[in-house]
Order: sequence, then C-alpha cells, then structure tokens
Amino acid sequence: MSDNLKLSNQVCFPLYTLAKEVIKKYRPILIDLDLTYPQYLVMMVLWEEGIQNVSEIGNKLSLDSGTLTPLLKRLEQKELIIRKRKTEDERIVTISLTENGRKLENTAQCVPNKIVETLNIDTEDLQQLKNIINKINSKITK
Amino acid sequence: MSDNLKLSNQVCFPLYTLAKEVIKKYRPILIDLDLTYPQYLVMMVLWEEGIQNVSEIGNKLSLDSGTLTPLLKRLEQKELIIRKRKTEDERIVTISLTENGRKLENTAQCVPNKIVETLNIDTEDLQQLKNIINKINSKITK
DNA sequence: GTAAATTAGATTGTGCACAATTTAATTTTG
DNA sequence: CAAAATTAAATTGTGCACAATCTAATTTAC
Repeated sequence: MSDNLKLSNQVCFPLYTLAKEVIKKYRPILIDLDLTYPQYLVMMVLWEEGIQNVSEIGNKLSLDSGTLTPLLKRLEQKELIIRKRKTEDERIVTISLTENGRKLENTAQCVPNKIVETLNIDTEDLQQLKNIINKINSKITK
Repeated sequence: MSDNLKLSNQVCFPLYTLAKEVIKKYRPILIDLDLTYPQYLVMMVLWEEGIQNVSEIGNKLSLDSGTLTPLLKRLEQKELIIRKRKTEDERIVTISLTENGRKLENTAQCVPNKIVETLNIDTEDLQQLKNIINKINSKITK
C-alpha cells in the first residue's frame, strides 16, 4: 500500500477524532444545562448577539436549515427560545430568548472553566492549536 | 456577558467547524468511490491491516458498534466487504474485503493528492496542525 | 405591473454518532 | 462444574449534518 493512503499520514483523521473527543468532554458538563453541544452553540450566539434570524445563526455556526430547524424546535420545546415569523417578510423566522433562556447564561458561566479543567491540555498547546486552526479556517471557508 | 463565554474565545468551536469543513471537502472526491468519509476510514483500516473484528475497527477509528454495525451493513450491501461470525467465538464478527473492495484501493490512491489540492493549505501550516493535534490527541484519549 | 429570479425556511431522506440496553457466548471463581 | 462476571455485537432511540427539493414571499427586469 502506498504511504499516502495510510491513516497515520493524513491530517483529516486526527482532526475528526479530536473534534469528536472534545465534544465528548462537553457532554457531561452540558448535561447539567440540558443542552447538547450544537444547542449550546446556538444559545451562545443568542446570548452574545441577541435576537437573530435562522439564517444569521446558520452563517455564524456554519449550519443549514435542515440542521437548525429541528434543533431550534427542541430549544423551543424546552422553553429556552421563541420562534416568530416577521410581519414585514414572513419568510424570515426570528429567534429570541425566553426568560429561562436568558437565565441559563448564568448557569453556563462555569462551562468554559470546567472544559479547560477536564481537557487538561497545556495552555500553550491549546493556544497554538487555536492559532493554527483560526489561520486555516479563515483561508478555507471562502 | 463575560468574555470566557464568547464563541470567539473558545477552541472547540473552530475545531468543530474545521473538522466539518475538511470532511465537506472529501465529499465530492469520495462520491467517485461511492463512499462517505467514515466508510472511507473503515476501508482504509481494511486496506492497511486486512481482516479485522468489528471491535478492532472501532478501536482504531474511535467508533462504537452502534455506528459501525449499520455502516458495515451498507458496505456489505455495496459488496465491498464480507461480515462473518467466527466459529471459535460466535460473538465476534470479522470483516474482510471482497475482490471489489480490494480493487477499490487502486481507485482510492488519488484521494490524498486531490484533498491536498482542494484544501489549498500551506504545507507548513498543515504539518503544524498535524503535529499539534497528534500531540493533544495522544494526551487526551486515555 | 407582471413574469422571472432570488431569497428564506421547512421538509424529506440518508447517514453518522453515541448512550443505554439486550443477547449470547466465553471466562473466571468459588 | 455451575453461578457470576465479563466480553462482543446488535439493537434502540435521540440528535445532529447536510443534500435535495419544496413552498412562499420578495426583488428585479423588462
């Protein structure tokens, strides 16, 4: 077998594994908020930026409506968000936080620290990873 | 909002996005082999290591039986692999390549080069990403 | 001003991903 | 050796992820 088909020589596989591994670390922490990782991302967008269209959330998280629509319906069922069609342009659905959704931000404050603890990666390595990923992401997604 | 809850300050989100983005680049290339990315990973294990148990594949790819069983059944339907229970220990299912499955390795030779082309990332950046991810992966998955 | 193009979400269908449970076989222990 | 523990896959159920298609509303071009 030629070397370039070897699993160990490829970059995508370790990237794919690490991403799954890190999300797995979030699970027991986010269970306290009754959120999955993608749901947590949506909530962060809303906490950070307030009321948003579905497409705005999609752009920020690189997720399409086929993923977001059912996810947002689950957040609505948990009474964390409200989905409402705009009167000016009824194609547009705006997503806003409920009181519960807003309050959840306080509970979420501890999440990043808990993650850093459980990941247990050198701060330097983490920073290096962040830098190189951001560098590549900015080139690749256009 | 406290800074540590900001999306931009977290490492997991760019990691998760980059992994999805890279897998997305594989899709149009793997479509020629009629494989998804996880199916391609399984085929690479088999090309590289030959006949394997389900659990051995699972360990190498960090995937559990709930993921692998249906995936392997799809590969079996495509007549790329054979699933066979061991006679010595009938709990164990061994996965081997069919003639078609073996032949597909030739077609797959071009995949890594095509990926490097379409990713269009500096070789240095790619190497740096690979190094830091491998370093972190080896610490995190134990 | 109306037909064509564009835009925004929703829907549908396929395929992971994984936790939890089940089933069946093998090993270990008393 | 028989009961208990362990092991290996399969099954079930929930939740993404995304391509493709659909529906309806708005823009634009003529």
